[in-house]
Amino acid sequence: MPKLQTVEDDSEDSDDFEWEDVEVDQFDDDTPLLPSERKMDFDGDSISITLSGPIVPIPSSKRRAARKPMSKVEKTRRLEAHKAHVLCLLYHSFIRNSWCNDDLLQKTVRKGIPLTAKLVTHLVPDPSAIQLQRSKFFKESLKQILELWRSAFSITEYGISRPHWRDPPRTFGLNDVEAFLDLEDFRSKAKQMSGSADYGAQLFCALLRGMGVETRLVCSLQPLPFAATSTTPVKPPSVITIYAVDSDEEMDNNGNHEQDSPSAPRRISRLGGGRRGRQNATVASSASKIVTNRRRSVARPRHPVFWVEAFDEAYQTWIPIDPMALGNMGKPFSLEPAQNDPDNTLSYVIAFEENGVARDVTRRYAKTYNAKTRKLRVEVTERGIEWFKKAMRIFRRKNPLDRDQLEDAAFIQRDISEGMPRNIEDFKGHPIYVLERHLYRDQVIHPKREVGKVGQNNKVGNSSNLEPVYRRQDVQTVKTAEKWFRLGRKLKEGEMPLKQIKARRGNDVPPDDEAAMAEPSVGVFAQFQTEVYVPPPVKDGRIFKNVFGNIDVYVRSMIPAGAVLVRSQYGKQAARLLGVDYAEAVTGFKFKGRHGTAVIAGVVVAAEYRDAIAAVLEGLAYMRETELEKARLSRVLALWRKFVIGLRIIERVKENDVPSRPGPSKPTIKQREPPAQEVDQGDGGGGFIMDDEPDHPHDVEMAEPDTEPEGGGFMVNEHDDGGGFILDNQVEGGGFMIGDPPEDEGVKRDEPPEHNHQNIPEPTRDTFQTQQETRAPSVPKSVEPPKELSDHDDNDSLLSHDPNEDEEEPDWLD
DNA sequence: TTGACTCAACATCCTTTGCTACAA
DNA sequence: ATTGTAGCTTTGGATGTTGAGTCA
Repeated sequence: MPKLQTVEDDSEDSDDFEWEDVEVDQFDDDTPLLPSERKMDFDGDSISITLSGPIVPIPSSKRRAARKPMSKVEKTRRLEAHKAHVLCLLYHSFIRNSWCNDDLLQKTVRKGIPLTAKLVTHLVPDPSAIQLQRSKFFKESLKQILELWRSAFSITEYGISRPHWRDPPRTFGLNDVEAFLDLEDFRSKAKQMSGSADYGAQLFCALLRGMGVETRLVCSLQPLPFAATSTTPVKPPSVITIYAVDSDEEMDNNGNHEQDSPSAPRRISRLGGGRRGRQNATVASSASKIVTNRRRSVARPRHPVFWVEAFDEAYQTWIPIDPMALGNMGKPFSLEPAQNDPDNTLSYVIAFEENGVARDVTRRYAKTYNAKTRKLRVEVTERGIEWFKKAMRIFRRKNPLDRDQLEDAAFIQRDISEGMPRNIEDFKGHPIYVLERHLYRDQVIHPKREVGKVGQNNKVGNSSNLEPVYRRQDVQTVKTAEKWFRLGRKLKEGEMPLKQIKARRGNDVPPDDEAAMAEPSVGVFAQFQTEVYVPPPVKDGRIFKNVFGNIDVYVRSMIPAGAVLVRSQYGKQAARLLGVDYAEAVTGFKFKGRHGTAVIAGVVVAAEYRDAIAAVLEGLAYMRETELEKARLSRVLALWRKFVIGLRIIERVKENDVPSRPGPSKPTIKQREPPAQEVDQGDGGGGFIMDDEPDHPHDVEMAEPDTEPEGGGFMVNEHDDGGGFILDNQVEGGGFMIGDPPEDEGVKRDEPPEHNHQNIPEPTRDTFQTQQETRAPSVPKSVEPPKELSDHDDNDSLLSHDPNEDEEEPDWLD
């Protein structure tokens, strides 16, 4: 390494140290170190080491400088932003969808289109006509309305477009993006028959609904991506497509627009080069600012964000109609933009029905949903499936209709017909197919059923390069026998490991050890090779113990038959008192220092002693309480004693007081804090014997019960700030602990807060647990990996997860 | 132009039943 | 002399991910 880093060893914040910020480029990377620079100096407190060795050509640092992977914090931030954005967009679409139901709006829109009577009647055909006929009329009418719509509505505003991280600052502000304040605003602008492409699609939806067609408003959500941005720099979107024309001109060109391929504007701008585009952009902005009566025109988007689906009642199918971008009908795949399209991406397509019910219809539009689209959605993130389900729950239909089931079946059909990915990269994380090379260490394909082959760039010609493809469902997660035991399972008899993996041993093996040289490996097994571990049952009240003299209770099923787990730190004491056999229950491990240490959650005893143990625990708790009370009492008495002695001393001092000399004023109970030093130095205080607690002399001298009619001064009430005895809680042995709850006094908290379950003094309903416990058995018969076990949390917010489940305390103990 | 491959730099996971010194 | 417990230390290597560069 040619670079030098000088880092102060600040052990306090070393974790937070921003290594990226260390300035290391003090040397030109291309300049090798001179021999004179390569040395080691020891000078006083500082050691400076300069690297030595042969001067080798230093690789360019460009690679390193350019590389900057996302940090975990950034990843989390992006995922949160993505989720928040998805929710906002869902709500946005929901609102727009509900606006489309407005009668007034529907009438307004209808006035803007020259509809013929025939069109209207054909759109909602006579139900008595034959199926084919009805469907044909319906589609033809839709097509004509679509044509009419495209010539009537002009695009003059920007709608929603794909956002990017690290976007250059937008060249236009919020005022340049279409926005509606409310339904009234939305309604009133409908008369103009112009606006963004999004608005156009929404009005088109309103038009169809107004004509009695069951219509969904479909939105392709454009959220901020959560994945790392692609390395190709993204051009500022849309800027080069802005141009200014008269609205008349726009009308003249309308016909051309219709026939133009949707990519025409982009193609022109590309051919024209950036300069021309930018000039146009300038014209656009200045024109829209200065000439207010001129309407700016915005190029037709290449792909829509909003479109509609009309329900073909005859065939019970939804027909996609894109009224604004492509102007086509029934061609769902055409609506998906290219993966690298900077203006639009297809990741979540949500269809809203008139009644607000929404369904995720992405599969209809995504050509490669499983291979590519899925990777853009939260579903690929941890617990993302649940999150999205939850986000969509409020739009769900209570009782699914037949047509919903038909649609679902069509989506499943789509999954099947999508087929295998055509490149190796897309197999990574594919939900249906898998390649052996992408397996993790703890995964194995079993049985090995090959379902196809894939080659580099899908070149089937060279058979030597072909790689077998397997089904994801045949991928088994494998674990060592020890790991399975931690999940309460043991190997079935005679099972052979499916795979040998390198053992991950601790670093305590000496490097020169012979055994360490030979690569240690360990056999791993799949779940089907294991069965639930049944611990030896209680026999004559005795508990079977392991080699460590305790019992492993990692899951509930590991509590032996006829036994109970007593979850109390005093369980051991109780069992000893009763003289019954017990075993300490190890429920997990804690990593403190270098070693993992067993976590003891209580004891396991025979079930027949349950009541006895409970009674003893209760008795112990009572005894502890009594002891505490006793301790408190003796402390109080000691304090009183001190107090009385103090009073006597004061009495004596007063008797010997010389009247001519001004002594210290009498302290009263109302003078809360007479400065200790002053009292000490008071020269009239002869005979005042200092307490053995020099830090708090005032606890003796401050009160004079004579001034209080009841002779009080011991204000036990913790809310009473005026009390005479205000002692620091930190005073050791100082006595009157007002702030502390009495039951905590004297109880030594020998466990950190996360283990406070061990401090529960009283036996509760949950103190006793048995294998047969019917209440919420969190360990199913077939034990899943813990990941799945914890997939139960439905109550957390849509925007934040429960960040840290306590690993040391198993779920089932809660 | 696309995708496979390699390399490098991180980030994360895995570990899984002490030991010692000292105070009470 | 015995017993109980606070404090120690936090590794470090393997695996997995990501981005850039190269090449076919």
